[in-house]
Parts: sequence; C-alpha cells; structure tokens
Amino acid sequence: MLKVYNTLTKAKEEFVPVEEGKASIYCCGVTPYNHPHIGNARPFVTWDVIRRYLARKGYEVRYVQNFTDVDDKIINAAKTEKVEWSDISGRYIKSYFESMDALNVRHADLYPRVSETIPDIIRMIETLVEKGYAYPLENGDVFYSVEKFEGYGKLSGRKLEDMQAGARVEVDGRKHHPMDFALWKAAKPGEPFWESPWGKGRPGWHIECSAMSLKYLGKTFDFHGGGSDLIFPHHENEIAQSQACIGDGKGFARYWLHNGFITIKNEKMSKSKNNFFTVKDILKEFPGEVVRFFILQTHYRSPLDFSEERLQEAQSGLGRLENTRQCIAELSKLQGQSDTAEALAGKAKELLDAFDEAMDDDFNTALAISQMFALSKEINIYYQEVTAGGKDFDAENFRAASKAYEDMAGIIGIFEQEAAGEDDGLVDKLMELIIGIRQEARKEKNWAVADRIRDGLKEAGIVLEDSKSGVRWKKA
RNA sequence: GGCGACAUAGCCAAGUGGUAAGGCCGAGGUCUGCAAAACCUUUAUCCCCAGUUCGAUUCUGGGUGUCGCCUCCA
Repeated sequence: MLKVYNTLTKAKEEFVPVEEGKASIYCCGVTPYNHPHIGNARPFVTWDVIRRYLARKGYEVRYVQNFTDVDDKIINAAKTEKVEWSDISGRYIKSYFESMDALNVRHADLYPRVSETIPDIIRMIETLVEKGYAYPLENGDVFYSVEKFEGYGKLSGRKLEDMQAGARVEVDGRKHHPMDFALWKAAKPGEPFWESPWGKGRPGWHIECSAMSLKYLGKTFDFHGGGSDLIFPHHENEIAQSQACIGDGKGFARYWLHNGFITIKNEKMSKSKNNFFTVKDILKEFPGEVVRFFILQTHYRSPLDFSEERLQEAQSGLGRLENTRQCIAELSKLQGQSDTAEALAGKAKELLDAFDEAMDDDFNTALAISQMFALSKEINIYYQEVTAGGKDFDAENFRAASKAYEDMAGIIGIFEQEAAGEDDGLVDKLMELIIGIRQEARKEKNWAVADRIRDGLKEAGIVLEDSKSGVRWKKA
C-alpha cells in the first residue's frame, strides 16, 4: 500500500487515485531565466522517480510540468541583454532539458507554457471576478481577494491575521487586503502584453498553474509537487484560485508533496543568495548519474547539503553498484542449469519486496537504495562462487536475481547512460589485443611489462582489473 | 514577531515503544606476482532535562542548537 506525506494534512496518507488505475501529477516547473542549479533539479529528479514507481505499481501516469516563460525576471534579463523575452526563455528551456536529460529525468507528458495558455488564464480570471473573488483596478491590474476565500492559509498552516501582523512594509494601498495578490498585471511600457477585458497586460505568477492544471488535468487530480518554498504563497494561492473557480470550494490537487532544499554549508541554495551550482557546471566534474544518485540517497523531504565531498561519496557508492552490474553482464553470457542460485533468487525476491516497501513509504529512496546495495552484495558473492569457486552456474535463477537488480536500477534511474559513447568495436578490439599481450607477459612473469601496460592504460583513463576469470577493463 | 522542520557513529543517512539499515572514509584479514575489485571482521549508551511506560533513540512537556517560510525563489 502506497503512502504519501501530504502537506495539506501534515500526515502520511494512503494514496487513493481520483480515477482508478491512473495517477495525475502537476509539478511546478522553472522560470527559465538562468541555467538550472542543482537545487532546482531536486524536485524534478524526485518526481521522475515517483512517476517511475507509480508506473511500476501499474498506474497510468500523466505528468504535467509548466514553464513560466513570461515573468519579471525574464523580462529584465531580456532588457539587460537587449533581446526578446522569448529569446531568454527559449535559451534556458533548452538548457533545462540538457541538464535534466543528463540526470536521466524522463520528459513530462506535457510542458505547457504561460505564453501559450493566456486565453485559459484570462477565462479563469474572468470567472473569479464574476464570482466576486477578484477585483480589477482602474489601471488594469486584477487582484485576488484573499478574505473572500474561506480556506486561505490551510496549506501553509497560517492565519490571515498572523500574516497581516507579520507582513513587511510593502503596503499597496489599492489592495483590499495586504495579502491580496495579482492575477493580472497591466502592461508597462516595453513589456510583453496580451489583450484582455482589463486592457493590455500579462498574468500574475500564481494563476498560470491553476489554469494549466485545470486545462490539462481537470478539476481534481492526484499529485501536486514542488519545492517547499512554494507552499506559501504560490501553492496557497493556487488553491484559493482553483477552488474558488471550480466552485465547490473543493477539488484541485489531493496530495501535496514538497521536497526539501538543497543547501550549501547548511544554507538554502538560491539564485538570490548567489550560492548556487548549476547542473551544467557540476556535470563537468561528475557524471549525471552520480548527481542523481547523490540526490536520491536522501529522503526527498529532508534537507540535503551539497558539497564536492558528498558528490565524491556518491560516486564511490554508485561505483560499487556499477561493479555488480559488470558481474551480471559477465555471468549473463554463461549457460548452466544447476540449482546453485536458488537461494540467490529467493534473496533477490525478498530484497525487491523490501525495496518496494521502502518506496511505498512516501518514496523512501534512501532506504530503497540500501536494499539495492544488499542485493549487490549477494550477487557479488555468487559471482565469486561461480568464477573463482568453480561452482556450477544456474542461468534461470540468476536471471531472476539480476532482473530484480535491474528493476531497482530502473526505478532509481541509474545505469541508463553507458550506451552514450558507442564506438564501432575498435576500442574493444584494441583492448583485446593489448590485454592479450599483457597476459602473455604475465604468464612469463614479466611483471615490468605487465605493470607498464596497466599503468599506461590507467593514465589513458582505462582501468584494468585482474581476476581469476579473466581481465576486466573499464573507462575510469 | 507569527508559523514550521530538523538534531542518530569520523562523514553522509534510514529507522523502530523492547538497547540501532545502508553508503563513504579508516583499521585488520581472505584472494592476488603486485594492484584493483570483491568478500569477511571491526567503529554509536540515537542533543540536554523532566514525564508517561515494565521498558524511549522512538510518545509528551521544557530547554539548547541549526535551518526554512512569512518578499522572487525548486
């Protein structure tokens, strides 16, 4: 039974889909005005795993993630660079995909953009005005009236009075309430604008997600996600807009999942603090899978402190898992009908169950990964028994065990990139030749030559490992 | 000021009312020409105080510390 922690109720709840056998997800995407940093990447890696796991559980998943491609920051960046706003958003949407592809993040089913959803947004604002939840001003701005919405503050657990008391200076006298927020912003000179019943303007930040989720997922859908800094005001406002618009004060997302931040020296990584590392830059030092593994070794709701040391640790751990994958590849070439792997297959089944159980508990990837390490060990032992211990091979049961291992890897989303550097077999042939020569040297106990070859290859980025069953090589 | 989260070994990190998974690093060992990999062994009175309980790291209250949201932010 899948349980998820719902920010709305502050409790783990059993997941019951709106529509049986289906799972709909809306995750707030990025405002493309810069390259995504690793903190930005966390929710997308997290949701990538969640959707993979939901699919594994048999749900037909529909995953929607927006791009806020019209926004102050984009407009400002465009002004600074003296280019069109769409040049900025286009450039960084491209960058977004490059970074996420490197992290093995599968694409959403749909990536709606604000600029392509304007009519739906306007329609929604109209409805809100008609219903009395929103009020237009003379200059063409439209605000949402938070006092009109009864449940305002439910998600973030705060009361309107408290917010008022703690509100900072700001004070826009035209608002009915200090917490009222813009649904539509009247155009300023030089800004992109669209025609609307209130004149030329553009949407406020929050309304887009309400409009897009309604358009593509319907009035009620299953999951809504994002970083926990979006809880207030963004998600709170989404609820106010959507539920007011839908009409019954209900509907909208059922399960709100929020991921913790990535920090640096214990402080939130953010563009405004300028303490961020872009995925793009990190990828110069570490493979994307390592970054992904690093993120998933901690539960998604916990804070995660970023540093090069942490990344190196993740790389070492992932290396262990990859080593087992090599063992699997070698053994898979063998034939055999003994029953020597029955225990292994049984253990693998157990560990896969434990893996699923961990994932069922609010997507506990950290615990799930530990099951994968356990299976890794079991497979390594069997590998040694067969290759060095002379044990007969048991293809059928071994396949069951390796399948479990691959299943786990498929959820975590690792081992998906090795095909990237495909070559025409030339390297393989050269390596075969070199290793053959070295083996002859070793046979003659010519250690000087053998070591020279190994050291030389290491310098070239290829690691040789001698074992009883032969010589293994891999690119470092 | 309001609201909330977290505090577990050298580091990272799960977890449970009955004395604690896993990973990284370190030490010793097996294997090996050496090395690597792998495997085995080894490293914690779970922030402090009080309470509930036969029993708390796990529940309750208080304290301390760290962080976050309340302004754009994943």
